[in-house]
Amino acid sequence: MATRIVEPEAGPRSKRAAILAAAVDCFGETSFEATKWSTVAERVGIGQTALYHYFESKTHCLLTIMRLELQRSHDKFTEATEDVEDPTEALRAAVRAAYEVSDHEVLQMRILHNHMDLLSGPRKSKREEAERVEARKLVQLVERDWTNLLVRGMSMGVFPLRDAQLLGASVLGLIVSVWRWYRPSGPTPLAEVSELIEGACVRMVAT
Amino acid sequence: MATRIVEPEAGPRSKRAAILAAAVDCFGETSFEATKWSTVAERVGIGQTALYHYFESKTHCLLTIMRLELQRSHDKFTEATEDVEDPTEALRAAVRAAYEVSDHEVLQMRILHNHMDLLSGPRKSKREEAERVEARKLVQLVERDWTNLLVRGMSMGVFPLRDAQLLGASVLGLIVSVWRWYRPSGPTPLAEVSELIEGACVRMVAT
DNA sequence: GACGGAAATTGAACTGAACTCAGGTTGATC
DNA sequence: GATCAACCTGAGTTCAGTTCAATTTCCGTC
Repeated sequence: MATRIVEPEAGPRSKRAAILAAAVDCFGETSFEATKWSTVAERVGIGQTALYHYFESKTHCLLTIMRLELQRSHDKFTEATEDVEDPTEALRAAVRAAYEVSDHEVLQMRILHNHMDLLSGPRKSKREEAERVEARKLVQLVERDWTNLLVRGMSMGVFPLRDAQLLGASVLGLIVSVWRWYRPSGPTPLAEVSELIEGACVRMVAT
Repeated sequence: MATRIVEPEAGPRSKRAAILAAAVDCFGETSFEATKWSTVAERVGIGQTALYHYFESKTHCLLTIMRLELQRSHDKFTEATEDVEDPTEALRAAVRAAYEVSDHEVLQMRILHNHMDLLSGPRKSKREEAERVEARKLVQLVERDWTNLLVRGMSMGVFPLRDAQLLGASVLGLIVSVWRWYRPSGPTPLAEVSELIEGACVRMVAT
C-alpha cells in the first residue's frame, strides 16, 4: 500500500544526516535559491562533489527535506488524533499538534511551504522524481487527514454539512499560512498563534 | 506619502507591457525558476538581450509583477469596502473582491504568493531593491487593510475582541492559500471557493 | 597483517542560463 | 536630412551546478 521510500541505511561514516541538517539551516534561513550548494558542503566539512554521493542534485536534497517534513506532519496528526472520539476535540488536538514544533522543524515547514509548487510538475531525473511522487502522495494523505476529520464531525452532526474537501483544504491552508511569516525570534510566541488559530479553526467548521 | 514607483512611461514602441504579460504567462504556468528568460524573449519576439533594456534582471521582472499585483489587490480592497459601513458586510465584500479576478490575475496571484519570501532579504542591485522595498510596503498596506477592518468591527462591538493583527494575518492567509491549488481548469469553480471562504472568514472573526 | 571491495571523497573539467559589452538600427522631431 | 534617444543585437563572460576519472578510507575476511 503506502510504500515509504526506504531511507538509505546510513553507513557508520555517512554524512547524509549532517548534510540534511545543514541544508535545512541554509535553505530555511537564506532560502533555497540564494544558498550555494557549495556552502552546504563547506558547513558539513566536505568538498562540493562529495554531496553528489548522497544526493543527485541540490533539488533532490530539497525534495528529500520536503518529503521528510510531510511524513512528520502526517505522523504527528495521526498520533494526536487517533484516541480522540469527539470531533471538535480532535480538531483542537490536531491544530495544537501542528504547532508543537522545534525551531529546526519551523525551518523545515518554511522550506516545505515555500516550494510546494515543485511538487506539481514532473522532474527529469529518476531519484528526484521518486521523491516528488512520494511527497505528492503525502500531501494528499495529509489533506485526507483533515478532510476525514471534518467528514466524521459532519456525519456525527457535530459540524454543519459543508464541502468537506474544500473546507479541509482551507483549514489546512490557514494553519500553514503561519509558516510564511512566523519567526522564533519574532514578537509573537508560537503558543499565542496556536491558540488563536485553534479557535479560528473550530469556529470555521462549527455553526 | 505613499510614493508609488513611477511606471516608466511607455514610448509608443515599448515592449514592456508585452514582456510583463508574457512573463506572467510563463512564470505562472511553468514557474519562475523553470522558465528560461530567453523563452520570454522569444514569446515577445525579441532577442534575449533586448529584455535588459526594460528589466535589470529576470528577478527584477518578477518583483515588478509582484508589486503590480499587490497594488491591484490593495486598490480592489479599498474600492470594495470604502462605502460599506457595516463591518460584516465590508468583510464579505472584501473577500468577494479578492476572488473577482481574471485568469491572468490568477496567475499573477500564484506568482506573487509563491515568491513572497523574496521580499524579506535585501537585493543587490538598485532597481531590484527599489521594487522589493515598494512591494514590502504594499504587503504591509494590505495587511493593515484587513487588520483595520477587524479593528473597526471590534470597536463597534460587532466582532468579539481578539488580537486583530494576528487575526487579520490569518484571514488574509486563509484567503490567499487558495492560489496555491486553484486552477481555472480545475473541478472547483472560483465562485464556489469564494462563497465558502466568505462564510469561513465571517465565522472566524465572529462569535 | 595483507587483500578485496564498497563507501566516501576529491580536483579538474564541463554546461548552460543569466548577464555584459560594444556597437548598430529605427523613427520621431527639428 | 541631421540629430538624438529609444530600442535592439551577436559575440563573449560569468558563475553555480554538475560530471568525470581517479584516489583514499575503512571494514570484514583469508
